[in-house]
Amino acid sequence: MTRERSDFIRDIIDADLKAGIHQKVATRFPPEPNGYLHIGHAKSICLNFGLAAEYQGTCNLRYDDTNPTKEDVEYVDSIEADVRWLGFAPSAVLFSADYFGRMYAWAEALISAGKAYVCDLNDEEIRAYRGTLSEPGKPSPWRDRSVAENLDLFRRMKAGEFPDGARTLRGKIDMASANMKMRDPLLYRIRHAHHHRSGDEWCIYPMYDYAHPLEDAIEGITHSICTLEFENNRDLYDWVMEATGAAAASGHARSPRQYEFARLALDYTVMSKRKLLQLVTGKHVLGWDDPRMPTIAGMRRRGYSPEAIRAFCDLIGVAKANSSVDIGKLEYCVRDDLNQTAPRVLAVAAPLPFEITNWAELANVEGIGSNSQVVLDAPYWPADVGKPGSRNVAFGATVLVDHDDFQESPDSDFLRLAPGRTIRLRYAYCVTCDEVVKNADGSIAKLRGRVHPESKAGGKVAGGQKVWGVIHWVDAATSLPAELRVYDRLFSVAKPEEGGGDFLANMNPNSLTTLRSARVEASLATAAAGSRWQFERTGYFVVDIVDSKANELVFNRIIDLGQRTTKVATADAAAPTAPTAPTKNAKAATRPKSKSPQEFREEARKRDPGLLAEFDRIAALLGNNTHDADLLAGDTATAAFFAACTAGGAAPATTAKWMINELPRVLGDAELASTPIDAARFTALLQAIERNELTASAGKQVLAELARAENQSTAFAELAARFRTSNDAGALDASIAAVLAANSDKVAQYKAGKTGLIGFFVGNVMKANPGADAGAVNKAVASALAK
RNA sequence: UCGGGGAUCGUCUAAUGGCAGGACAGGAGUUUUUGGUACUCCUUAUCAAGGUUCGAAUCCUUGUCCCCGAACCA
Repeated sequence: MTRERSDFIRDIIDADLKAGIHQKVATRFPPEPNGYLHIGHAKSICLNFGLAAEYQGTCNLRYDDTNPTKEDVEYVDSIEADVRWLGFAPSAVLFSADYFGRMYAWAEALISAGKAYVCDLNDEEIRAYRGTLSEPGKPSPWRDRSVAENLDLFRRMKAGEFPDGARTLRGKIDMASANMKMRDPLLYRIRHAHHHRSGDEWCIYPMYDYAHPLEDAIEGITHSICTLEFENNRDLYDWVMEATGAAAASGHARSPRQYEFARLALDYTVMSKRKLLQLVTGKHVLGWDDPRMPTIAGMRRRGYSPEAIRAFCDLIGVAKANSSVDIGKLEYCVRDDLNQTAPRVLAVAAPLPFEITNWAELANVEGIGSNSQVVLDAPYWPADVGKPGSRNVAFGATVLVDHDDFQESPDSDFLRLAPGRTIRLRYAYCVTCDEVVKNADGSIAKLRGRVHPESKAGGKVAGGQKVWGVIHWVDAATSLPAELRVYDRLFSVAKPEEGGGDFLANMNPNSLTTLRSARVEASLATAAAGSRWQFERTGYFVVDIVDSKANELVFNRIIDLGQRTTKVATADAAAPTAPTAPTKNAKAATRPKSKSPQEFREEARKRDPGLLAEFDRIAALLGNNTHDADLLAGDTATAAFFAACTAGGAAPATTAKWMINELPRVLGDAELASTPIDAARFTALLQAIERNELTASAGKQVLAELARAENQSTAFAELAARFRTSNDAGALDASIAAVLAANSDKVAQYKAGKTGLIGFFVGNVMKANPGADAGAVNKAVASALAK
């Protein structure tokens, strides 16, 4: 499959598919219906549904509604609407609540298997028994109840005999686990509450950590993708999967696996549901769909298209590093989309009348009455977009231009209207400003000037005078009044949540500007709610889907055109995005310091005199290299392995080097004992290297082969023969020549100075000659290239 | 008894020991009846120090910094 994107999730799926672990991909998007979806959810939606589409798999929309006290049907409805609006069709729309029966049955099975128990501790006691990050917990006094008693109690919990909080069902795992999530986690709690879907059928509800893996298992999810903060929950996810056998019981050959990616953070906004809710309930915004909100509903009303949002999600990628995306990337995607999809029309935000003094002359030329307007044909699209379509615009004796397009004493970089200047009115005529009429207070009331009839539709001005530019306008008589709502960022700082203060204090007081005296061209009278337009030179606007009416037009500004208007403005934009001082996380500061691996090894030797003696012996053997000795004598298995290799005849220095640098690489997270590599084969490898039968790079490849379980039976000698050092200079030269010939473009680049390419050539030669000495190849390639 | 993750241009993200690539932002220019678009060119990065290797962003060691975890939330 060819695809333009690559990320670690897709890599995992590719590998799973290739290895035959899965034949199909099944994902899910599992929101809790306790709020509106936001752009962060869009990232997850695009990932999960996008994966399903790319791999011809499925993606369910599943409501993770296991907590009746926080959830609501209003949210359920909005979530599905938002997902569909974004352009995705769920393979199925499902509810965790519908699985409560099966989850309950598995809980009873867990109890019967001695893997879960009913605990009578209250919440405070549970917390106390759980221990802390650096101290183990202690077992609940109720941990060893009999299966019969647990079953009885659990059934009575379900039957409603106990009040909220009286008892819980807990997994019997390990109160001393380093992972707090595994210290006998709560599986069920009592909640006498009405559930938006299951009503009053249940008074015990499963916890996320118990419910989620079961939901995935029931639905046959293959890749359960969530955000980074659930990394600690993965062990528990796997425990539930294993302990219940839910996947197999649901008819699925493989258990789902959980993978975590970094959630989206965006500059100049907040993304937590709690804070978003706070904005809504505190009336800091007009609602969940306020166009300034980062919610899907807000962006929809703002005029962002689903395509733009999906493009943004593609643009930012998927990775495991916490990051905060520049809001400019979203704005880029929105503009990029709108440029191709929004027809151009004329609108004036702050009208300034321009009276045409020679209107009679124009009327005569155009052959119309002095009280009517010239009708001009204006294309909806610029030539570079190249789409068909146009509309009529009227041009009368008075036109309205934008206040911003006139300066009485123009700045040096101001390219628009000023007294005495001639300018083109878009799609119409050139006009010259002859007179500025002022109000009593000195403000500008209107402009007066001449139109140049011969300049219609691109014609030159007869006098040959300079035309300063092109500005937008509307006809005074036929244009329509409209309200323009201009939005800016909701927060005035890039990271409103940082700094420890109240994030609300960072709100931008000017995030909404309402322009009530705007005028738009008459053709917009019939513009559909939600339709998007470019008001030329002003920005992109959408007809508000809530407030706009036929004779009371309301437009939301989607985004400006991104014009770098003046030098001053650019300097402003480039100005310090306030180097945000790395704020100290109070929580992190209270975290206890953990031991380094080095300290662990040292302590191991303190406990074990035998290991300490080994350390001294190895250090002496390596010429008092205590650094290496520390690594080799940090645990008994490693020390024994080293001892066995050297006793078997391998040189201590070589053994140390390979054990320290190369062995961990092929081992990965696995323990030495659990791999097919034993001391005998490793020793044989080291000796072959010492005898120059294997080069260093060949040795590494042999080691990698050795580490693969399926090669357990492969004789070392066979591998060694495959990679044996060869000194066939003739073959090598031919191989080098072939590589250079096949990459003549790179050879040219190399000769032009891109010397880093040497590695590319050597790598290719090495692939063809596994036994060659890379050092020699390097020299040979260099000299071949020098010719 | 602390454990689990992470760190690559200003920003986001590629490069599974072999060319540090792309996009956004920024700069310069060309085109343009939008100070838009398009096109061309340019600037800019592997957290630090050691080690292994012919060759390290990638493997090893030590350190630094950041995030997550002790809800009957998800």
